[in-house]
Amino acid sequence: MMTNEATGAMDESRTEAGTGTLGKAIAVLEAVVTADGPQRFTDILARSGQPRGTLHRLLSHLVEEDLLIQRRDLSYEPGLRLLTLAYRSWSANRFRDVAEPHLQRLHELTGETVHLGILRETEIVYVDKVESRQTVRMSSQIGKASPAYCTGIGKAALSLLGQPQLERVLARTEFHAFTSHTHRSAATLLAEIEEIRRDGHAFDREEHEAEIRCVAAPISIPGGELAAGISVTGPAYRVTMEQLSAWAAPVREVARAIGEEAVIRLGPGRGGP
Amino acid sequence: MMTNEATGAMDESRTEAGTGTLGKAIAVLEAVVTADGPQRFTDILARSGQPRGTLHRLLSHLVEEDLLIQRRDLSYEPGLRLLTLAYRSWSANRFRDVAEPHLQRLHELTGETVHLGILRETEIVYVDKVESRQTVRMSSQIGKASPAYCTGIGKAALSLLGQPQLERVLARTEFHAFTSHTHRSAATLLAEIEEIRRDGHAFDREEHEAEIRCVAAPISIPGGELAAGISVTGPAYRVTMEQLSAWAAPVREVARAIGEEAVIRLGPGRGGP
DNA sequence: AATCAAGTTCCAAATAATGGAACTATACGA
DNA sequence: TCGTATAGTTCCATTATTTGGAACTTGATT
Repeated sequence: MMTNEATGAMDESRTEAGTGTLGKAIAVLEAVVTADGPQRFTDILARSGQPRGTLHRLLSHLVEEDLLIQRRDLSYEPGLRLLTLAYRSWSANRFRDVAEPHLQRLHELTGETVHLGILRETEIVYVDKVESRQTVRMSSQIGKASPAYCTGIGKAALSLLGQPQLERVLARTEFHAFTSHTHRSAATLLAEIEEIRRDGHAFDREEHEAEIRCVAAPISIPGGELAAGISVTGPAYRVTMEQLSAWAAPVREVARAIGEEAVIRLGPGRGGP
Repeated sequence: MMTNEATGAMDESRTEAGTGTLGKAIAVLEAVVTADGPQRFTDILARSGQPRGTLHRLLSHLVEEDLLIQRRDLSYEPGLRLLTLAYRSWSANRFRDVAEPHLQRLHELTGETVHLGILRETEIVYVDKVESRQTVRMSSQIGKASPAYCTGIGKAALSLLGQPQLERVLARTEFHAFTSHTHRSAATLLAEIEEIRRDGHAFDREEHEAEIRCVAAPISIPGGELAAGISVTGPAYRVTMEQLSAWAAPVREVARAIGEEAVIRLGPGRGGP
């Protein structure tokens, strides 16, 4: 018989080894943080692929920094330092700060959930959210990453990229069929991105989650060369495609307003090359 | 004349240099994350106290890991990786998961804001929060750290520590007088902690913020040797000390229930020495 | 008591970090 | 326009840390 959770963890995707000393440490940290329960030394050994001696030292350092906690039964869990660091970086995020009242405004107009997300590699990271009734909890999605190719904000953000950069991202994208509407290859996605560039807005037609639709518009963040976007999301039974189409114009308008205010308040950074 | 923000940053508290390679990297990360705006190389140089060459390399590594972003104008900002890591560690936090329905229950009983916090060194880190009307935003406090000596949960958690451990924490505490009710030295605090140990609950009598009171009770987290607590908080005009005293019993009861369920569901870890 | 698995420690070789100083690029002022 | 100050970057010999296989300790199980 094997250990309680070891059997299930055997074939899980290994966290790819980061380069450099810091990279390795963060990779190990991520391996522990992305696992669902406390991880024993052997679990992490399998997930991280590091040699025993090396891993042991890395873990001690992470514990020393309170990025991990070691329990009395020797298993490792995320420490509190991560939460504190994230709190500070989130609450001091100037772009989010600029966007917030606009998101509020859009929520009041539509009555549905409004998201703000930033593109990071092939994923969209949700940075803020406004909704009326907190179904689960308000913050439950902040920091969450979803694939870009099957979400409204993701596709909107992708539409901001130059063609070579876009193709590089799509080459690294794995097209997982979440629903029957999910894009299955780069070909159809590229065609849709053409449309998004023309229209200035993107739809998620139940591509990531069944019964969930949204309309989104892109925003480029000045100074950081970042691609972002906002969306209005709702359940399919309540939000028809006609409704979403009607919201497209205000969503574009709010996105434009955020972008404009961001340029003024955050500065465009030094110009191009 | 000096740089825009350099003058103000000169006398700011320097992030104390972490030990080891990872420690230094995280210390630099923290220096950037705790600053309020984008930090230029020279700003970080002053804040971190690292030599130029070393700092430059550390920053490149942090940018490589997407823990920091470098803007086009060369200044540094927190990257998205931190938020994603924190999201995962928060949403997978089993203790929070156990506590959540209990917090909800306590909120329904009192109608006021309920907090869950964990002691970390001399500070309380807020890990969860339940409130009805999101005045600012629900998640705005998650990950926030406040001094233990002047908050309800903080004092409750301190009361769980053994005397030598407690004295070590207090020795490192700086007693800042936030209001006229704030403890000014370890002496009065120690006396109050005696009472808290006896009563099983703690009050914050406008010690951290004026016009804000709370009643709290301690919980010890099994397996991790952590001290935690919950509290019910409200504005002084609405929540009298009599009201708080009346809530003390239910707060203790909910804390007990969380602790009990945590032992069952999370396991006590291997026993003491 | 013997066996096995999990976790920890050890240490010489390989690698990365260190940090002062020289260098380059950009902004500023005359 | 040309110097001059300031900010940011690169260099490299020295020093410290990391590396990782293997031996060792611990503690549970039979």
